[in-house]
Amino acid sequence: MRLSWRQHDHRGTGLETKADEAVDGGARTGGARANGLVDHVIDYIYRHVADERLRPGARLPSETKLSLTLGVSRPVVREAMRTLAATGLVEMAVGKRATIVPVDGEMLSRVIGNALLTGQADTRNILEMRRGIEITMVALAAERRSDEDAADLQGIVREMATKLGNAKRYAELDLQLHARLARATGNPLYTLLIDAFRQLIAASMQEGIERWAATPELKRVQDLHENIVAAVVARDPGAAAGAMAQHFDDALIKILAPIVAGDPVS
Amino acid sequence: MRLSWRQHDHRGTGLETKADEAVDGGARTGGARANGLVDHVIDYIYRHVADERLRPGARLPSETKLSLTLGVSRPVVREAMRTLAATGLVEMAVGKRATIVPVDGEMLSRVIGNALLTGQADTRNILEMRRGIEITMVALAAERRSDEDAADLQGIVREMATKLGNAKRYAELDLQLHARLARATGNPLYTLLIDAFRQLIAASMQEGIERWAATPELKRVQDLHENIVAAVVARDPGAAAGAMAQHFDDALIKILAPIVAGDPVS
DNA sequence: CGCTAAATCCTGTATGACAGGTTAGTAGCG
DNA sequence: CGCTACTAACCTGTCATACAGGATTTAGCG
Repeated sequence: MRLSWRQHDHRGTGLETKADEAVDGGARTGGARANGLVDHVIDYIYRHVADERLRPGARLPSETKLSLTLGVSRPVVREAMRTLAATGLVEMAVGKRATIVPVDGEMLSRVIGNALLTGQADTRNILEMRRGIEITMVALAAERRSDEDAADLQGIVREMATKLGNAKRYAELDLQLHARLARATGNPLYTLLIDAFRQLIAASMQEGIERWAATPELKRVQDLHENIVAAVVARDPGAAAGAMAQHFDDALIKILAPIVAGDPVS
Repeated sequence: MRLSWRQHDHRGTGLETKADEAVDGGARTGGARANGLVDHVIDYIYRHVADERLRPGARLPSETKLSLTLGVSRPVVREAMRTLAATGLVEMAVGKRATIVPVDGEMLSRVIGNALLTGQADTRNILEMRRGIEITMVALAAERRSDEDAADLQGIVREMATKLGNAKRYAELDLQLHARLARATGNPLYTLLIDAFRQLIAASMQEGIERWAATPELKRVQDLHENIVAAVVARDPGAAAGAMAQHFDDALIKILAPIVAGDPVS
């Protein structure tokens, strides 16, 4: 068996039995082999979260307690915790025990960001995928929007109409509009993805956005926004998808293309 | 400034200057504040990867060297490394230095898996999103497929036709078909997403898949597969999207629904 | 010049310690 | 008796050192 280290293990407390058992029975939230002790701890925590039905806000056992329970050193527990924090399951803070957190787009954007960073994808790929996802999303939103969704969306476009002169604020509202559409689908994963894209875009073309929101043709952009919301309110998925496609092709692709052209990695 | 620990720092080597500077100037692949030393190390590595244009296969400096360069302890470097490994940037292996790896769907599936695990999303959400993405994807594939793509796809469905009696093999080929379609889009992010979904599905409904592939109506499933490929070969995005939609509605949703119905968290 | 064996490098893990933030319990005050 | 302020216990962030054992490189031998 692989984990023959734990060499100078100074306490033969019998906890190893529990530990070894867990290594084999260890099925992560799916299937997982546990090579090192760290993976072992990760599996244990996953099971703990599943068994106890932990939800955002719930706190994990302290690092010391975990290390005692599992018979591993605290650094090992910490590495496991870091891994879980990196995938967005928990949040670490000094003095406080690790806490389960609501999912957000950050981790997703980090993963995709890695692909960018190492030249395995580029900004065009992201834009293209975002286009497809938002079109699908808005069609879903149109099918399922509640009255509250409709009211909020209309509120946002209405405010946008009054902010045509304020590029920064307009860009903010644009983000809000897309996020609200994601929420209207009733599928939290869309919110997750949209948020991830938002962070990616923000990271790689900050000024591009502002320049876009300062375009003289902003009136047409606003018209498209209004079309999108109108279609969603009318529960017309086809029209909503069409309007969103137009929005992307007309505004985003055209305006952002010059920035992409240069292909600068970072 | 936040990082006032480094309290009993026994070596005043002047490296802190470099370190402190990096904390502020530290823009991760986007924007990042560095609260703890670990984040600091992460930022440094991100910059290193970007500056050196590292690609999959390239090796990072050893942990010891990094700890010396940055004036932090090795555990801190290791925690940073774990974080990067968890987001899929590098791979750690015993005896070998951390290596940049090609992106794959695992990290993405882990993040989404966390949402499942903590009750922030369910299987239906995943299925729904997958449906939308695959439909968009197949339309793109139809627009852009190369002759090689076409040949490969046809090869796969042809083999599928001969494996209607072998559920396990048929399910494998199905996976392969979807992955090949993703590749035909020319957008690596689709490959990433499809792979992530594959792992999620595999994790949460292993037997469901096999049961599906053993359905007596497999002939109709095969017909739909052939329709999809035919449409892609014919470069007909609309038909391809339609066929994929039918594929999902007919086969997946219907067959997988019973499994989802129970709403068991884990 | 090629192959094997030893030296070196590097990761996985453990131990123990301490600074400083958090939390909860307790005691004192109104 | 209830509320507030203080203290003690708990917990995370980080450091230094040490050693087992896999990987790689080097050197020596055939």
